[in-house]
Amino acid sequence: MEKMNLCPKFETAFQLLGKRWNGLILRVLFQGPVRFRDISANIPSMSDKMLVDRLKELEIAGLVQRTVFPETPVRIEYQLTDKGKALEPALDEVQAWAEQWME
Amino acid sequence: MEKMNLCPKFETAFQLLGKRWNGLILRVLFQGPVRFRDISANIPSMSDKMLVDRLKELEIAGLVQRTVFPETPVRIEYQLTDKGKALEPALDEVQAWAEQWME
DNA sequence: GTTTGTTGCTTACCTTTAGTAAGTATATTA
DNA sequence: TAATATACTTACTAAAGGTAAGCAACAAAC
Repeated sequence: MEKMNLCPKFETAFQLLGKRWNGLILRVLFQGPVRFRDISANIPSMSDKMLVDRLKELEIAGLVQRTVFPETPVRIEYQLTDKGKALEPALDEVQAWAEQWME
Repeated sequence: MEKMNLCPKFETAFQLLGKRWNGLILRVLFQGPVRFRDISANIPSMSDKMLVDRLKELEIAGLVQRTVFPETPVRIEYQLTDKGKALEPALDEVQAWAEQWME
């Protein structure tokens, strides 16, 4: 078989996107800036702890920006960066595949 | 925030695609029928055990077909089903994103 | 006729990650 | 005073991932 050149970018990307919950979290974020409870309400099977962990990872990876509004109670908004927004076509393709082929 | 309808197909799809190694394995399978060692040689950081586990899952999910040729030593070929092949546009989009935005 | 090689796995073991349930700090409302 | 809300933490257990070795079936080499 022909030896293909390994693509570390693709591998890294898939380890990020492929990590459980990240696809679903990103899909919620495509709606625009949202708050912690908005995300968790849309993904009821995910625990708060997982959401905290994933949002931190996505922020470090540069896909998500976190903004604090020092009101009471505190309001925190999560929104996609340009890098995060650029993922929309890819996730749309996954969704199209899921609708056609799953079940 | 507007309540979005949960999409279990999308969730299931992403739990499958998002699971570690699956994206990379599928990318190798897009080349055509391949053998166990072809895949493992292309993904050197993955252990045999993980590859066995993932190929079984992908077969059960209907994305991969396994064919045994009873030669000596035995030859086993893995290839994508139509459902598996239909994923190519989605993975291409992920790859395009990775090349533009990673690092 | 015992060793070596090849293939596609298993098995045992240990570590890392995921998941569950409860709790925290801050402040407003009843 | 107690309840409510937000966005997390913490402690714990279960599940998944990762490592290294071994296995069964032959064939060919020595």
